[in-house]
Amino acid sequence: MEYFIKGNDIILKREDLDLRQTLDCGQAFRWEEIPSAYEQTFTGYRGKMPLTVSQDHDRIIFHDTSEDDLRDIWAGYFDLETDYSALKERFSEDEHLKRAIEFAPGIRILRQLPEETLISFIISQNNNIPRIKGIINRLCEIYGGFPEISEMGESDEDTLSPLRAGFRTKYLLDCVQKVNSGEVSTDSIYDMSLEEGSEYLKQIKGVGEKVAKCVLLFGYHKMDAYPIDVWIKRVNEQYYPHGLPGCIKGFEGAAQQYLFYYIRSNGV
DNA sequence: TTCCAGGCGTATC
DNA sequence: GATACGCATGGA
Repeated sequence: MEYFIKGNDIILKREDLDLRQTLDCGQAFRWEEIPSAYEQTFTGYRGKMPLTVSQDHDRIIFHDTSEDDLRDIWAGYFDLETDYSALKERFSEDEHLKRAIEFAPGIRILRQLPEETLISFIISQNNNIPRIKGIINRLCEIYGGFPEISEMGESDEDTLSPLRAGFRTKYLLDCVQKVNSGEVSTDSIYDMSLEEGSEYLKQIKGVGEKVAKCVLLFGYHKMDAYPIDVWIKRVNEQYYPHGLPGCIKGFEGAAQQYLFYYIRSNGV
């Protein structure tokens, strides 16, 4: 990976990455765009690790970050080693995907922390994105950053009541209990197939097919996961009544995210 | 006031 | 296995 250092910034050139499209397309909930002298600047977290990152054209600027953290943490997080150009070329065989990719060519699938993704998408069910962000922000205020599930062992209805998460609180508590008891091992899922991982995660109350697929895609980078929410359900009905196009095979999750962002922005 | 939001658990057939 | 319904909360 080529980059150069200027003061406290590490700068790299990267096509196929648009911060706004990637960080604000509904896969992550803890990034906020802030005013700056750059075209875009976002501040956010991976777990408890903060980052401020900017973009001007194809220049990505990591602020106040060490080279070690860039290589060990953020390059993976932003999936910088994956060739999205090749992926998009394949996807463009399909007219609907071609249009979605032209609309937002800078979406990438982040590699988020599995437990952060699991908690976040349990909260996401039957909920809207601004409110999901609010609940997660309040969770992070309680724990001084996004908690490891092991840190939540003492939590109960009362300690989580400030979240105002509604009926999802009991699902969070079941998740905490099962992970901390070892009944669910989040590490073991890396080695599972899509269907194995999905069935395994669905042991947790509040984790159904859709949430499981989101966790597998955004937390474990299982790119063949294709989470079907209310929006993608409309996509399938309108665009793909006879099945998904063959050109997305193996990377259904990335295709899903281009389609999700497009349809939410433009309608079916 | 009613409807909806990156769904899921439960009951019922 | 399919379908209907309730669910906490808050914004439109």
